[in-house]
Amino acid sequence: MKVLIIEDDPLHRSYLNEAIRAALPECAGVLEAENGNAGERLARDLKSAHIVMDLQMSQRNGIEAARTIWKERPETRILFWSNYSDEAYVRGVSRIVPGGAVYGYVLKSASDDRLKLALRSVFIESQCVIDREVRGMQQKSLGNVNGFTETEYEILVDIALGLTDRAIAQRRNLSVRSVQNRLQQLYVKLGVHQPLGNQDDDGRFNLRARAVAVAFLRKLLNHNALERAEADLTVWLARQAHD
Amino acid sequence: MKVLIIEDDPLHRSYLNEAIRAALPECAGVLEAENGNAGERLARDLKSAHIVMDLQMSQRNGIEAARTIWKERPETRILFWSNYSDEAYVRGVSRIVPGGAVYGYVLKSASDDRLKLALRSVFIESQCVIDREVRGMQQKSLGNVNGFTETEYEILVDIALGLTDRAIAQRRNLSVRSVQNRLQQLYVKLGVHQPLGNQDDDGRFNLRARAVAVAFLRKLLNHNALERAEADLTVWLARQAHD
DNA sequence: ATTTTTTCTGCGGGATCCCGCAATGTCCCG
DNA sequence: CGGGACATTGCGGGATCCCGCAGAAAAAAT
Repeated sequence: MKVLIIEDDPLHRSYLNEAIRAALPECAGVLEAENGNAGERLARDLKSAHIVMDLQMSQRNGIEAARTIWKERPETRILFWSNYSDEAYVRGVSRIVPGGAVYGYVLKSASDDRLKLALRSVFIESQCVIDREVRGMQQKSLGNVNGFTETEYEILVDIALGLTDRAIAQRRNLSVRSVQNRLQQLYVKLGVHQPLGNQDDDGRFNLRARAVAVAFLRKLLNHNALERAEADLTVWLARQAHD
Repeated sequence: MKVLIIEDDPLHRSYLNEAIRAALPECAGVLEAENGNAGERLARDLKSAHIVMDLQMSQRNGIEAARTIWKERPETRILFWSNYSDEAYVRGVSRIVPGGAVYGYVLKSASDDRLKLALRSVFIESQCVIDREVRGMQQKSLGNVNGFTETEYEILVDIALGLTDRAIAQRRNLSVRSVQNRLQQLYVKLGVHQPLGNQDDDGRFNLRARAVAVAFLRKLLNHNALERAEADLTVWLARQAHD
C-alpha cells in the first residue's frame, strides 16, 4: 500500500508523513505533493488509491483536485485534513463524494491519536470517519433544520457572484419572479429580513448585499467556494456567447 | 530579552520556538500563546516588547490583537508571520502600525534563513523587514497606481457589509449623491463598469454585488477584514440607536 | 384519484440603485 | 487674483430590486 499526501504547508506535510508511517506500518511508501495539480498528476500516474489531502491550497484547491481524482477512479480513498469546518467546505466535499465512496474529514486541531485512528479506519477498515465538529456542520447543513436546501444555496452563490435576477433566471431556467421568491426565502433564513415595524434598521441594509455579507461571516461562503463558482460562471458565460 | 509567540497552529508554534532560539541566542525565554486574547493578556502582564504573531487566528485575529497591544505600548516590536499576502491583510496592518514603530511582515513560505534574518533585524537591529511579495502588494495598494485610495476602500467595505447608499451617507457624513459618485469610481477601478456598447454582459451583473465579488476574488477583502468591519458597524449602529 | 402542500409565474407598485448633467465649493499653482 | 483639477451636492429619469397578491402548475400526501 502506498499513500499520497497532498498538502502545501511543508511542516504539516512532514508531520503527516510521520503520522502515516507510525499509524500504518504496512504502508510501503509515502509520496508528497505540494498542490492540487501535482497531486492529481501523481494520483493518476501512480494509481494510488490512498490519499490524504488538505483543502485550501494555493495552486488548485482540494475540492477541485478530489473531484477530478474521484471522477477518474471513484474507489479512491481520500482523507481530508483541514484547518476549518466552514460550512462551505463541508458542503463542497459532500457534493462531490461519489456514492459508496470511503472517505474521511479530520480537523488539523484534532489530536495525534485521532488522526492515526482516522488513517487506519479509512484506509484499512474501509470506514468513513467524519470529525464530530464537521459532522455537526453537515447535519445542520443538509438536514433542513435551520439549514439551507440545495436551491437556496445555489441562489446564494449566484447573488454572491453579482448576477442580476434576470441573469440568474436565465441560468437556472426560471422566471424572474421565481428567482425573487427564492431570494425571499434566503433573506428569511439568513435573518436579514427586516421586521416590518422596525424603524431602526429601516432601509439601512441592502438585502441582497447584506445576505452575502452574513453568509460570509457565517462561513457559509468562503473564498474557495467563490472561486469555484466564478469558474463555473465563466464557462457558462462563454457558452452563452455562442448563441 | 523575552519573546512572545502568538500563533494558533501548534506545529508552527514549535517551529517558531526553535527558530527563535536558534536565531537569538541572547534570548532569555520564549513564551507561547495560542490565540489573540491570550496573547494580549501575556503581552500586558509580561510587558514583553518582542512579539511574533500570526494573522488569522480563530479566537481573535492578529490585527485586532496587534492594535490593542500597540495602543498600550507603541514601542512593542511585532513580527507578523503569515500564510498570505492578501491585500486586505497588508492594508489592515499598515493601517494600525504606529508612527515610527519597528515591525516586520514575513510569509510562512519564506525560507528558514529569511525568517531568522527577519527576527534579528526587527528585534536586534530595530529595522523594519517586509517580505518582497508583501512589499509589492503594499506599493500597489497604497500608491495610487492601480490601487485604491482610503476612501474607495472605505466605501468598498461599506457595500460589502450590505449597507444602503443612504446608510453609508449617514455614516460617512456625505450626501447620497456623493456616495454614489464614490461607488462609480470603485466600479471603474474594479473593472466592473460595463462598456456601453457591450450587448453580452448587458444587465448580467448587479454592479454593487459584483464589485464585492471581484474584491473578494482579488483578495482585496477577506473574512478577517469583513469581521473587523462588521464589529465596527455594530458599535456604530448601537450608537445610532441612542439618538 | 382527490386533496393538500409546495413551487412557479405574472402583475403592479414603491423603494433603491445607476448615472448623466450641471452648479457649487475647495485646494493648489502660476 | 484667476484658472484648472477635483470632490461634493442636487435633480431627474430609467433600470433594477423588493415584495404582496393571486392564479397555475407540480409534487406530495391521503
